[in-house]
Amino acid sequence: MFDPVRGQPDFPALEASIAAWWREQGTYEKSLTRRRGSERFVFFEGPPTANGMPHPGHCLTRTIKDLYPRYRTMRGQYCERKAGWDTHGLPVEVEVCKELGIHSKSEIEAYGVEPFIHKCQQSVWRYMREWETLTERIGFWIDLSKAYVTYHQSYVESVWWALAELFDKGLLYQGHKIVWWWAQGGTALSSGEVGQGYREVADPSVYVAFPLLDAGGAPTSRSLVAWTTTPWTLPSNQFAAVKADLDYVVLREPGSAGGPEYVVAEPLAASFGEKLKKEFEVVERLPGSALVGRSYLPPFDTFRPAGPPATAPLAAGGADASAWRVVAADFVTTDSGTGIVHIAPAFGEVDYTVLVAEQARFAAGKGPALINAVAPDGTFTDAFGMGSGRFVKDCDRDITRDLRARGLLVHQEQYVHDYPFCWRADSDPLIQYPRQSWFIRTSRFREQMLANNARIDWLPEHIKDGRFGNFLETNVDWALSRERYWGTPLPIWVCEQTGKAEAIRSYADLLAKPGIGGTEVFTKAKAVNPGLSEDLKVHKPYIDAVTYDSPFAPGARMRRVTEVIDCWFDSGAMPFAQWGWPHAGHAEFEAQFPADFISEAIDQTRGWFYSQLAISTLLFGADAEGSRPYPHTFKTCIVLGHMLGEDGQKMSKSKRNYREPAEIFDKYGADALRWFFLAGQAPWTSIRYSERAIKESIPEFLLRLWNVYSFFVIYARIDGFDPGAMLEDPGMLDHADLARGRGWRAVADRSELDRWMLSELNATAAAMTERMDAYDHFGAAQRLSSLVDAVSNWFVRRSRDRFWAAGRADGGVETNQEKLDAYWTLYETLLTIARLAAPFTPFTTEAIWRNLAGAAFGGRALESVHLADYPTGDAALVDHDLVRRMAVVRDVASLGRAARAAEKLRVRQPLQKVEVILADARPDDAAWLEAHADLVCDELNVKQFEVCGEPDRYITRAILPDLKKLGPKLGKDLPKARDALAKADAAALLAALAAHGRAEVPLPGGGVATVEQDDVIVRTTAKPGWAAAESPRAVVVIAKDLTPDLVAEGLVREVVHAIQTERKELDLEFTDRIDLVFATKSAELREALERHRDYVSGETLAASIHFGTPPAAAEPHDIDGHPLAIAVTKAGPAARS
RNA sequence: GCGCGCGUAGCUCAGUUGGUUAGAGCGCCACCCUGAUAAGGUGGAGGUCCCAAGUUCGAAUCUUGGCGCGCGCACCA
Repeated sequence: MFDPVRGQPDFPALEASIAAWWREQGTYEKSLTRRRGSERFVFFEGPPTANGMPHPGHCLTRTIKDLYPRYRTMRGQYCERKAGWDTHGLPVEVEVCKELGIHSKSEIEAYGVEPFIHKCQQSVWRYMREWETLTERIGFWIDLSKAYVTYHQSYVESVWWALAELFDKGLLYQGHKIVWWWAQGGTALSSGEVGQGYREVADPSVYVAFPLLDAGGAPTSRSLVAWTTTPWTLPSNQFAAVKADLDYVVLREPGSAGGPEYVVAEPLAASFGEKLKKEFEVVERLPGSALVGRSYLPPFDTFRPAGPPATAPLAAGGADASAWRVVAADFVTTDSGTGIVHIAPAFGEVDYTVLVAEQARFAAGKGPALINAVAPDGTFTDAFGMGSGRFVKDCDRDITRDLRARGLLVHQEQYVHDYPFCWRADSDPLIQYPRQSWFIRTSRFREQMLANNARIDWLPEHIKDGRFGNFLETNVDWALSRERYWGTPLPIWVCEQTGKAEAIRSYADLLAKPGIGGTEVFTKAKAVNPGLSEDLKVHKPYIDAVTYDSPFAPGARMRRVTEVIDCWFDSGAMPFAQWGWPHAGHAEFEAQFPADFISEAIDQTRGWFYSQLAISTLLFGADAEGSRPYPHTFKTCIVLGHMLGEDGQKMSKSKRNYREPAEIFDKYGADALRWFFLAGQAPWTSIRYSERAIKESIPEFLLRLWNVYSFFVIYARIDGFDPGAMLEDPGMLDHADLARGRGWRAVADRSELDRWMLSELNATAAAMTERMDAYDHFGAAQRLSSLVDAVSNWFVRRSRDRFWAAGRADGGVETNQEKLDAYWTLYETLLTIARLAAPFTPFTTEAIWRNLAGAAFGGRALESVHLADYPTGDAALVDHDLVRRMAVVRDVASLGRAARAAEKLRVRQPLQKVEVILADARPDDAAWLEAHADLVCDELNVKQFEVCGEPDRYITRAILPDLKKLGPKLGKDLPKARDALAKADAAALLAALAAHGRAEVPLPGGGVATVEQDDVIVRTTAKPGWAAAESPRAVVVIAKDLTPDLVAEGLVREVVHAIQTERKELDLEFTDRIDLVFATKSAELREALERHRDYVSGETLAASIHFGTPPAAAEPHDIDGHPLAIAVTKAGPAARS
């Protein structure tokens, strides 16, 4: 027998008990065991970092990540879910630095790399418990016990293998490049990291004069004007660039002959004058090519000796000034500035290319060396005395002040633009800086990455060619190395003598090297501190101590380079590194690659989505030995929108514009949150996280489902409907299994309502399966929601009489078969809905299942809904005609109510008749509808219902073209045809169509259009004067005239209503009988009550009804203008009707 | 600057290949039910589909150009 159900569920408490039960039962493991050997559904967990608190956005990803594996498991696939944690990198180091109150690398070195690394390793797990709690609380089924961890030795060794492969193929190289440099942190960042740190700032924007030199090397009064937003790069100026085929002008203030002259690009001359608020006259006009080769005086003499420009020999013979000379460059534009570009090769990528090109012009070794007045820590070196030892950006003001004092500052303003800051230390601006760095040659694989991408199923689709495709198109080599401490060490050992390098694939490979030494450093540390994790032996500083004999030079040693790698490479290697592949886990890797499904938020386009695709394409792509077919590493990816706070702004802790997930769980429960995410909006829209919206998602689905379930259990217990006693072997509790139940009748034998319910149920299951297979959970959720609405607001509502009828529902001698049918139908419906909804709201559905299947069968049935098969719908049980007709009935009922409301005739007032005119019904629908008159009468409280025989009394018909059909046929004649149809005699036309299936309509401008029956739509409109309501499907007309009999009945129903209210106020049990005393001065009301005495006593369980003088306490009422005093008192013993 | 997405009722959002009366939930107003009851149901009001031009017989939907919001990219010197 079913357990009793609380009418008011406490979802959070319920969920806690379900979660505990899953844990005790090992339900997740059972769901896997059950599917072992089946086709796999491969899911990859993008590793979150556990050293930050989880927030609502993580709840969304975890919900989506849970939904599809659950669904696929129920569909019969085997879906392992291995958790993972991202543990390396800057986020961890920065967190530890904050804790230690330090910032710079020198401070870390002073603290000691070894203890620093220990701190990092501990810090990784700082919020572990919060993450585990969240994961379980939201019902994300994933195996945390076997989680992969990026700092574990086996993981690091897999990454080493990947890097060694790339190194051996020449795809991992060391380059001298201009990189985005985090000076305070002393490391370069990848473009992905840089991109995360852009912020709008106002920088100084300065226009600086570079005086041109005359032939003798002396400054003239004519100056180039260069523009920069980074004044601190001026001391390192090396060239000025112009566009050769662009026109330049020399400007001078009128009447100031001999005064300063400025050279700017002609198209920018006007805006230049406006900025300076000065009128200039053009002294001379010359092409950029005429400027090329001229020498100028740099703004600072940091690196320039006094006197004429120094020259150096050119490769092609002759000599040229080696620096501070005008060069031609194509990248010069007239978008902004002056058309003359200040070139500081140390601090810009294009600037650097200018230097490289110049160096090539000069004789070998004689070309210009890189000028750089800035140290790696971001401070000026002693070469630039004014700023020596100070952070360069802090010197901008002093530099401009100095330029102004020397008359070189032509103009200054503020320039607002986006500038990158360190993504973890957001007050540190990044600078471009020349640096030796390790790169992966990804740009060479652009086409292959695009080919791989083309095969991926992206949701939403536009990601493929939009954001992600664009990102791949503009691919640059991956700046891999980090001059930091806590990360996967770059497994490259270099010969101290020859500089030749080799890559190491595993720790065992390393130990096998000849003359290995230094491993004792870790052993000793471990002896001192036995708790030291073995995994740290592949980390700094221990790994740095390991050296071996060089194969390149006798007697020399091989030492590891100092760098660690970008932690995004770690996560991108996860598809194989999670198994320790290729050193271990062959079977697992082969079975679990590539992923069928992954999902993360949109910020991962250049994070995890990219790192997986890049690594995989390089290692396993078309060019690779043993290449694998695209797509890999994932086939389908749902890209989630970013979550916004309550105010529609970005979520931010400081603004407190969102509720902590824990609060939501405690107040509303995880299923409420999940339903809000899954059914609220398409997953890729940016979701507004709103407590109110979460709360409101409960009644719409969870509570409605629960109420039906609770209704079912209450009456099943009363009527003895106990499937456990009626069905020996529950099987899967499918339709076919239930058919073995005692008293079960074939659907064809059941009432129409039952057949309708099962039709809707099976049609919905089929539609949901189709949606879910297409990864459209939003569409599926909408179907599910309207199914639950159909059960609650039509099936249960229309079946109440059967549930409350006399007789039992246990299949025994006292059984009322109609009632039993209703129970079997609702039981099957609820069981099926529980399964359909299980992936969406796993807790509530489990609670329902455990009672309907679990308690009912005392353990003989499947213990968990998540072990069941997902219902895919049985087409044989779907009666499409019935579904359509029932929709018409519901429409008619709704129109009837609308017509009543318009006439202010409340439903309690019985009416004589309602008539319906169907707009475009199939012929037999009308007959069907008339056969269901009692249903309509009941819903609308009328005596009589019919499909109108003479519709012309009530309505006019208009014939409209079916534009979708006639449009293509008639084209430009369509408006004429529409006019013609509007003017035509509708009745005659309809008759012609009915008779011949087609009709000819003369067009206004001449000509004739042939119209077939299917080309037109008939619209019916109620004529004025009738109480009617219309929809596209039907017009409903109600008889608004009231006879005295009807009025009397209406009065009586008002009285019954008053009595029922009174019963409720007296807190009577619904089986309590009452005694009634009425007193009224209205003869009409008294007569009505007398006449309908039986009805009153039946409805209110009145044992006696008297007229007379009621006790003083009797409630006075006004019944439609008739005074009435009613006394209600409790009568004899209870008895259910 | 370039690119991507979004802009529909007071609020949060749907709207399937262009088609006749643009939908839902919440809120609001009115009503119903009182044997799922601190629930439930029905009806109603409420919309220049951001603006403009274009394509088309027909545009919320397609094109172009604006405006606003969000995000991404980076040769912003």
